[in-house]
Amino acid sequence: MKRSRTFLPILKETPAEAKIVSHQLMLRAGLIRQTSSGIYAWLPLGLRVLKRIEQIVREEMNRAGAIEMLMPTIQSADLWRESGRYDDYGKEMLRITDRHDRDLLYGPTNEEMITDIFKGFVKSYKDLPKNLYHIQWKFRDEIRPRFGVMRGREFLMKDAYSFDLDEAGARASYNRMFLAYLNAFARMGLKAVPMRADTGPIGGDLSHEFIILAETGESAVFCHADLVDMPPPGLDLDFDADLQLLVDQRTALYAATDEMHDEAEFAHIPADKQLSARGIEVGHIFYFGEKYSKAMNAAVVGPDGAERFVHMGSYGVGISRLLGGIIEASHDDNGIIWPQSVAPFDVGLMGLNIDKPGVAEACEDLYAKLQAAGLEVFFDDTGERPGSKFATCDLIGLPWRVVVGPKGLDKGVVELKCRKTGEVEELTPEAALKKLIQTRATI
RNA sequence: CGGGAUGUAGCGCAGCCUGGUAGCGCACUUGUCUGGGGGACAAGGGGUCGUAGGUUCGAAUCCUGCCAUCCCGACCA
Repeated sequence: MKRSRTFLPILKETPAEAKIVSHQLMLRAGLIRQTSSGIYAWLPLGLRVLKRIEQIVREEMNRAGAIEMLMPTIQSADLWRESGRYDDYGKEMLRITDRHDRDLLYGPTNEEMITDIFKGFVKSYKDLPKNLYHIQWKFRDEIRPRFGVMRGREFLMKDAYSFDLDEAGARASYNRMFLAYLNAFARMGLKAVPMRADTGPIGGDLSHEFIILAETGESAVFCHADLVDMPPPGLDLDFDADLQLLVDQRTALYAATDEMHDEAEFAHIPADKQLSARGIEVGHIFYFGEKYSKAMNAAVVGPDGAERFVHMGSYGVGISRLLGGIIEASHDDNGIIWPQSVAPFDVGLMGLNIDKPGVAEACEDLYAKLQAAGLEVFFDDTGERPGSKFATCDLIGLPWRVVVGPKGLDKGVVELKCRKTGEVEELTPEAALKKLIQTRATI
């Protein structure tokens, strides 16, 4: 993508309303634009990142055996009256009336709808287990939206719903999601710690929040320090195997959010391993048994011919929130530092003194070759001064930067800089191309 | 919803107290010089001062209502 052709509204100054660094950088780097309190337009650069995060989550869901579908944002109030949540959910739910005066709502979550769809088709234990998910916009009319996309009212969420014949099956489904989440977050360069969590209004008796540690996190969290650096299960995990042991390894050590915190238990951790910090919740998984299947009569016939309610779980990932979370975890004074797996572009290419002989040609040549190799390239082909181009490239956080200038060209080299380490190398254009192709292959 | 604050050009702000031609920096346009870390100079363009009333000869400025946005708290992917 050439900068001259895209839409990248960079801000030099920090908008006054943004208080935390991720929000400030998202506005400054032209990722989002607020349109109402807690509601954002996704600008081209932000959308690219959103799509990449979404795709990682999608791939890890699919790998774990979940099936993608898409449910609407608008739901009928009747469904929610069936589960009893229409009155329970309170003002957080945005209620709408259509032209026939029918009560509708903008979905804050989809348990009712998926249960309704499921029960219409699945009647036998032979069709179980099933895990259905979608990635769709949600609306929750938060009392106080804040921190940009971290607590917006409209947000993109992946929500998965599992259906099993019994509790043992449901726990196996739960375990698959538990481990798939760890893989997904790791692919985004995040260290997410699963923590025992309150089940909240959804109900049930088994729940974990996935927390990334950040000073600006909304909740206080307490855990054993070893959990932070525990490696993810890995993409070669066999999701058909019994995963209980792997889950147990990751739940044996103490980890809890403040509402579940037990000071006495925490005190048993060796003092040098007691980690008390703040965290951002990026995922939340629940097992809630028959809560919805009973209320909405979602039953299947078992092998013995007897009908029984299915056991369900739900599994959410805040896709749009993850942008904020990743930036909180990965930035410096100059701007965002995207992990390459979610970066809007793999590499920023710029020509200095672009009207000097050979510079524009060398840029175009490299631009074409990088793209032909499958890399996403942000080519700053504008007449901006060098300092301005450098600052922009740092701000938007592209993992690699290639600088083509007349001085280097005289020596037959271009400059390759790593955003994260700051390391600079002078390479021939061919060698730079080769190295960049390698980095793309390893993510 | 309780407490606190703010609305003046795309962004950041001054002006308001003490009413009298709406200003500064960045950004934008044009030109010249520049050209490896957010350039310099010159000349320009852009604002019903959130909104509706009120007071006044006269309101960005004083008063009242409303709206919007933000901060602290309780709630949440």
